[in-house]
Amino acid sequence: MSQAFRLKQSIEDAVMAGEFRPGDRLDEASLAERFGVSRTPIREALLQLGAEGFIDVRPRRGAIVSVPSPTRLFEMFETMAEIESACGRLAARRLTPESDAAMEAAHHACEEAVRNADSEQYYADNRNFHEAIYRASRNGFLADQAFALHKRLSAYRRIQLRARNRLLQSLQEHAGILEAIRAGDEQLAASRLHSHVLVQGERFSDMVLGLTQDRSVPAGTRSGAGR
Amino acid sequence: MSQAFRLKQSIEDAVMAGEFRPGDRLDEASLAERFGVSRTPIREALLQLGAEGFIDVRPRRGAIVSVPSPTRLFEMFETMAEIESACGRLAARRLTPESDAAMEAAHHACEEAVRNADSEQYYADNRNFHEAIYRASRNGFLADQAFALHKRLSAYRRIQLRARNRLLQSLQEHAGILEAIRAGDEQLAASRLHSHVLVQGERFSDMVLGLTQDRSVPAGTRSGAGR
DNA sequence: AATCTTGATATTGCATACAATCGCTAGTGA
DNA sequence: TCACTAGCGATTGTATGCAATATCAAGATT
Repeated sequence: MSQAFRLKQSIEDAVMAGEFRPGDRLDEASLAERFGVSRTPIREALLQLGAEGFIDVRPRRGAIVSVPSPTRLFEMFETMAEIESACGRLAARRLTPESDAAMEAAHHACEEAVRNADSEQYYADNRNFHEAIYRASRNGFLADQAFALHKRLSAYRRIQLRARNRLLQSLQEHAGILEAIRAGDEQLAASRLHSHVLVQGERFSDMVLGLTQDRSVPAGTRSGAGR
Repeated sequence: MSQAFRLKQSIEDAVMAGEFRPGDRLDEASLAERFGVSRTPIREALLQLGAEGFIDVRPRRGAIVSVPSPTRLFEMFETMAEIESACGRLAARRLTPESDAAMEAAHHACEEAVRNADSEQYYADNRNFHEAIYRASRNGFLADQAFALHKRLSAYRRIQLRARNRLLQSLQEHAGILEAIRAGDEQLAASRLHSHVLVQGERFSDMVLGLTQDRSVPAGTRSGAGR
């Protein structure tokens, strides 16, 4: 596989691991040195990450880890809520034994993590649970979109899950979602997923708003993201 | 602005104009010659387009205009339907006089195009109408996602709109959608938009299926798209 | 006859070199 | 003291060259 692709993964991982924090500059020379390659594949990786919205590449001004405004972040969570509820609706409509088993297994893993109060493990299992729902939609393209957005938001979601109490509540919501999907109740599955996701976004946004004191809420931000 | 960005636009335009057809090879050397630049910015443009899902860049095997399978195409239309109905739902909830006026204006333009039986004009006005709805959602991120997907599907939509009868029907559906949004009826707006979009997808898929005789419908295609 | 192998050719991937632009600092003037 | 300008250093953008690999065709082998 090409270096550019490997680098793309590595840089993405580094960003998601919090090694580069939002606003940090990703300068080509130091990345090149760090990974022992020339600037060329680094540039290629950065441009791809930029096209996917993970980072901001500003012409002639270098790339930075994108810093979504609180408003933008809320918009992203709201969009995630819409996409996830679409997945849930389709999953309820098209449930197969395989999908069912996959969601069931992921849910059990989440239960286990909660029993152990292992929030880091829950973070991983939670992801699997949601991905199982995406796949259960039996729409590969929609699932891909959901994966991508989930990944973009995971940094923010992780912080949210640290709140102890939230773990149990999240698990209970999962149970409700699973129940609705199994019952074939599209509406209920959609609405439960919607609030499950949106609540996280709202809580997180509240947190951010509280921290930054930024209540300006500019309407049409358009930080070179999803294009 | 950097050449790579300009080239990205140019290549995208060329693809959308049908100059390069699905499956065509986009080889770096000839593109470089055509645009009078070196291969470097061409590569950068191609990689970005690849990350956005417009083309397929296969390591060591060059880039081709992506050829979504009929199944994939249907999945894309279904996803578009879900996203658009989300926009409609939010638009109904958050309607402002400005958004209303914008949709109204776009709708009138569509009417005019239908009166003149100008399908090429309708194609453009239709796009504006839909984009007005995206914006009316007052969720900039969701709107961006909708723009991007709309753009990716426009080639296929255009063919669809050639069908004469479809123009008038489309316009009538628009009227119904607008009415529902204005009434603040989220459910109705969402469901009308959903079928408006999905019907196009179904018709198109039928057409493609009829043409290609490909009824295999592979389930998990995952053509390096939305990641 | 069909398949596999082998080699030549073309194309991609990466490194390096150079050009262009941006940001920063120091110096000048008000 | 502050604002503004000019020049320098640093960083990005593009071109070119070389290495690596895929593709294709022709020949060998079964």
